[in-house]
Amino acid sequence: MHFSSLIQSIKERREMLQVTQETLADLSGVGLRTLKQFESGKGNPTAETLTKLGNALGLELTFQVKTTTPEE
Amino acid sequence: MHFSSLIQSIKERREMLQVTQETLADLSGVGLRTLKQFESGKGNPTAETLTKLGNALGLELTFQVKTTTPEE
DNA sequence: TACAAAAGAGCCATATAATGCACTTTAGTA
DNA sequence: TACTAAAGTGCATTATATGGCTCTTTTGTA
Repeated sequence: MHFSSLIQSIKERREMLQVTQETLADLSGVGLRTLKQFESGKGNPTAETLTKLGNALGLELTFQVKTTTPEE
Repeated sequence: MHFSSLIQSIKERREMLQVTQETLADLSGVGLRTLKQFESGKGNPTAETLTKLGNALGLELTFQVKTTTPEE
């Protein structure tokens, strides 16, 4: 199973803020190895890891209702 | 670390659809033990587990930008 | 209250996530 | 092209998530 959309969110946000993986690892408290693995699509991170990364970047991990036909 | 908001999303959605933990476990392919642990706030599920549960319930795991002052 | 279904918890084995360290690869730049 | 910072990978260890089985607790209802 891949999590491209989650990965992209983190990656885009991190790059937008011009933060290196190393800095994000420090800021978030997640191991650098773990972050590298996640961003390169290798991992299956835990909710805690995702939450920590999100917190450091101002992102919140949520469940959104899937809508086939966009509301509005 | 607790994930009350994620837990609530799953729990509410499951109950709204009147699906038992056992059925959801079957539908999602997640072990019953794992689901029970998650819903009772004990676990630290992996992205895969969360995604499987979400899929079965029509929920998508996403990162949302945290806004202190709602954009609108 | 008695019963049954659903939910929660203990125990345990297996799989794998997290992490550090060292090394390789890639990308940007003088 | 040579150099450097950032990103990606292999390996090994430790911690823990998963999931089955069984038992207990909770909840809803006749």
